[in-house]
Amino acid sequence: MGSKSSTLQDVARVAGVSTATVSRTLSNPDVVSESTRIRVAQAVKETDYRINRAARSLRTQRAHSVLVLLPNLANPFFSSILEGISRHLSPKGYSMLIASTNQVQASGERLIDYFEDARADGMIILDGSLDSHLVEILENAPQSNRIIFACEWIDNTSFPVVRCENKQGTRIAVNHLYDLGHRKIAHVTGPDGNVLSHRRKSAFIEETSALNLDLKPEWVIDGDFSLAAGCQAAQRWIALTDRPTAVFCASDQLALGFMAELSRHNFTVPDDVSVMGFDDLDLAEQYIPPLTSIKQDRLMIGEAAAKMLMERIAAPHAKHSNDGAVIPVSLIARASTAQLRSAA
Amino acid sequence: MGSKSSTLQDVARVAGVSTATVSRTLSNPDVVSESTRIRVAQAVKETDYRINRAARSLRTQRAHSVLVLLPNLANPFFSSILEGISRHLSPKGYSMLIASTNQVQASGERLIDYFEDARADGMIILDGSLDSHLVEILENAPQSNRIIFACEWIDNTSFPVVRCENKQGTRIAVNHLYDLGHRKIAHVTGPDGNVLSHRRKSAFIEETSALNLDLKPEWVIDGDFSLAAGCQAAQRWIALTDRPTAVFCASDQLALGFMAELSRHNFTVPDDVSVMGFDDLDLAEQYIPPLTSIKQDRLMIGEAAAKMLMERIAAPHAKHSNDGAVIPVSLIARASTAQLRSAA
DNA sequence: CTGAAAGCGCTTACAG
DNA sequence: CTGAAAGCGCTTACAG
Repeated sequence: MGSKSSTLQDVARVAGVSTATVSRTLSNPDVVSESTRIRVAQAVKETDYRINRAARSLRTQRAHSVLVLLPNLANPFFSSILEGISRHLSPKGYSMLIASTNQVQASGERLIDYFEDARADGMIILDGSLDSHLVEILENAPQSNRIIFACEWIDNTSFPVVRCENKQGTRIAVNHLYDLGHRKIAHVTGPDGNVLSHRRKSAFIEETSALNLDLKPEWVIDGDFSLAAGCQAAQRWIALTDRPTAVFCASDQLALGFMAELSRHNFTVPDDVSVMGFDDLDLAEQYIPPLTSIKQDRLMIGEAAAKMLMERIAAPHAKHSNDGAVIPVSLIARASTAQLRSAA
Repeated sequence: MGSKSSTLQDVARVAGVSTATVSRTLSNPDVVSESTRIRVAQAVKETDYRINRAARSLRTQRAHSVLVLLPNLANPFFSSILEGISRHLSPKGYSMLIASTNQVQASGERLIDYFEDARADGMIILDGSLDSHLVEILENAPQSNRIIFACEWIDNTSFPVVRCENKQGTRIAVNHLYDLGHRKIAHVTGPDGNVLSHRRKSAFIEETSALNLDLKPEWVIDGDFSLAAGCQAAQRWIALTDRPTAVFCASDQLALGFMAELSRHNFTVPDDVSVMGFDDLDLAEQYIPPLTSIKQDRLMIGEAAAKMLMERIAAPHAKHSNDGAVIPVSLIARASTAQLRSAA
């Protein structure tokens, strides 16, 4: 059993060179002679050498891994984003560490410790509701330029953020419903205090106003992105005396919950009301009726975030713009929205 | 700007003891005197000391992290399992590394390298379709006793596995439909070659046979756990001349796709056919109609897997049973299944 | 182009 | 109960 892995020493011995030379050959082949390169390659193969990452990390002060912080691991919204991140990281030899805000807090860990104890070289944060005290610590950390936000973000901070076109998506949504003849449009919001909720809600108000639509206060229904909140919002809609003919939900989960609850009360979508969401989850297409939604390319958001972070890790002292990136959205029109029937 | 973190040396200096003593105090407080303990604690606080994990890893040959391998990051099925794993790992100071089989292969990485380059102390593998060559390498690795499977597994290997009661779940499902009066029951399977597919399918055949039900070959429809396969299966069902009155799908995604496609063809669930799934995804409850399913407690599967792995990491040379654990399932009856109407 | 040597920050026998 | 010292496996100025 070759139970213990071989080390640089072993390779050096087999190749008949110093460990320094082996190290150089591996990390910077151009700098050594061709004959050395060949002998080292041969010795590496012979000894089945794998670099010890702990040793390299200790020496270079680089962990070669990145922390991705999710608000909640159990939310399927994030899975494609992780896929996108991993797609960019993995070929570069970087590992992806995952944690959730819940978990971090429950275990008494500190986020900044991921930097301080040399576990991670950078962070991609997908939680825009981080405790402000925590955010302050991150902002003042020496590693603050290796933190970026994706999807969500924190207002009044200088972290770059990769996000989708929230305003534009909302505008497209409202106009889609408008073009179908709807003049009374409701909005179910995300959680209070969330940046996405806020963006989408204010864009909704702007756009309905620009279109000269009536907007009663009770047509803006508080939600929180979840299925359950969608159900509650449907109850609110049902209770209205003057019911909007269309509803734009700030997330697909909201919209699905909304439709499910309507169905339980024998309302039909889109006959009684057109419903649309935001995100275009896989399931939107398979729901009954299929849900009209604003598609966010979550894979692309993940990839863009990883790419931006890697650039910052590679050149920590370069001046980087803090603009981040904005990923386009698109309308996916399906059967949950339809032409307004002429009034009964 | 205390830009560079403090080290054990710093703590030792402040506390007026040796680094050895600081190290001992931190890892094994009982072994030092109380006065030392107090002085060190004070010095740690004063210097805001965090252990450098790379250094510890190099010295102890422990990475203090665990790799979780998913077949595919974008599948929402896994998110709760990750939550469960993290819940157990995080308080113990272990980090969770995530990779997907796709990604690992695409980047030319080798799975075993996670051990060999000291990135991970153990693995939780959620992919029962790993390449057999890869599996062989893992089996023969010196670290093979720190690998466990969860949910899925590989037949004829000795890795322990944490899984749900697949047979029992299937039995419950078939009996639920039987009790509702159904005598012609179809099954949509998971992917060919998958252990779960196989377990559920053979249990389905056994149980229908035990109940003396007729089972035509075309009533067992090949699928692959996905929404899309569910749609195709529905087309197959529609094309049957003698249609089963109930369908047990090997996953919720299959069942949702199945129902969606039926709806497009103007069939109604459960009036025209009762449909049930396996998994009890969050969405099952919100679908229209709400989906009857066999609930797997994925949080618990994750926690159990993490617990089992940590025991093995803590005592690598102890004799561990390779039995794994079986997590109970339960029937969640909802509106997608109903009493068989007396024949038309 | 290459090697000798120092050192990254810990832990752990060993000795007292 | 505590300290001096070695060493985990790398990388990187420095010197040649």
